[in-house]
Amino acid sequence: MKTLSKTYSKKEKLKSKKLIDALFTHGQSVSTFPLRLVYLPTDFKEDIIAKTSVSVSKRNFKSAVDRNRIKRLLREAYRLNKSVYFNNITTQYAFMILYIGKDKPSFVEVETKMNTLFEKFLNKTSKS
RNA sequence: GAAGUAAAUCGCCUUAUCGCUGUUUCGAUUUAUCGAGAUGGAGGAAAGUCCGAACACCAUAGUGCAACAUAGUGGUUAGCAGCCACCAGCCGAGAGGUUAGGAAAAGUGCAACAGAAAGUAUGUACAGGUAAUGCUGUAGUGAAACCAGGUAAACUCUAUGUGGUGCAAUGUCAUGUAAACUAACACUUGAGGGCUGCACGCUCGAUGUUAGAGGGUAGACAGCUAAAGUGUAUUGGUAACAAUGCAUUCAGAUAAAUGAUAAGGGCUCCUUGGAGUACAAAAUUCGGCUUAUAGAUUUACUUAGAAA
Repeated sequence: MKTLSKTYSKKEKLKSKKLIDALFTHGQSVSTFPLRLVYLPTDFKEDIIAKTSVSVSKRNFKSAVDRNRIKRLLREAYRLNKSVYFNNITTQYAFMILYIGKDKPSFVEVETKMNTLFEKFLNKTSKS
């Protein structure tokens, strides 16, 4: 298996509305405040491990600028660290990362939380 | 210089590493993907969605009523409720600011305080007059007292204008099994639907046969960015603006790109190190308006009082 690069291109984004609906109705979740990960094992035609999307509630952040900023931080933290998370995984997954906090975070906070979040996820999936 | 008035402009920068997205060139092959290079990638308000248009569809947009909008005069424009000039009212010492600035002799309504009373009222004092009576005058209140006036961001009247729905419009393609849709023919003369809030009017229309064809998949492509473009100069015009010449191509994403991190530098404030660096992110496209904005710059003009 080739090592994953630090890219996050169109293919790796979760886009289909159908899939997102399925994710929220059938998916399971783990959370580490202020993050929550919803996941569902899925089959893709493309040769990738995961399709991922991020979301920030409009209720907690009224300004579009703030929402954009947080989404970019989430994406960046995911992009830089996903090669670590997916080294030993063979199943394909759909992911949705939600930001459920109410304060604007810094990048370091997001990154450490993201790491603990995916550790939790790996523990949970390997047990079952 | 200080205080102010008006107009205009800018609204953080650089480097490194790792990324996102459009276009294009080259090279691979699995023929729609990958790799490499080049190059473009948020705003002055992109915002609110308040006006005006372009564009698309619905009867090429019908008639009447209702409803809504506008309101000094002239100009400007594709158009506007915008903008410019002038006049008038009001505010300011001034530079200037500001105004829903048509009509009160068509009618209805409303009116603080004062006052007996703002109209189906006539009190008090004095005077006059009568058979008798607010019958008449004066005083008093008030902006206004059977004589009218004020108010139309009150109804109303006048003049002018307005069809509806919005790019999730709309068109094409792929997939392709219906009772939904389309066309033709036949039969029903009318339940119901569409066109605007209502009425008229127009139109489709229950069933059967044949043919086409599809619900869903918020699939793909077009619409989608070269335009009432932008910059600049000259000419005309008090100005808004117009004409002409030259130069230039400047985001097109779609659960939605335009970034993240690190280092350094600007600028502002307190003091030797910190803090702050606003408001706010395209979503079919333009022209306006309104609102939010840390801070910085330029130009023109004014200065009564106070201080020097």
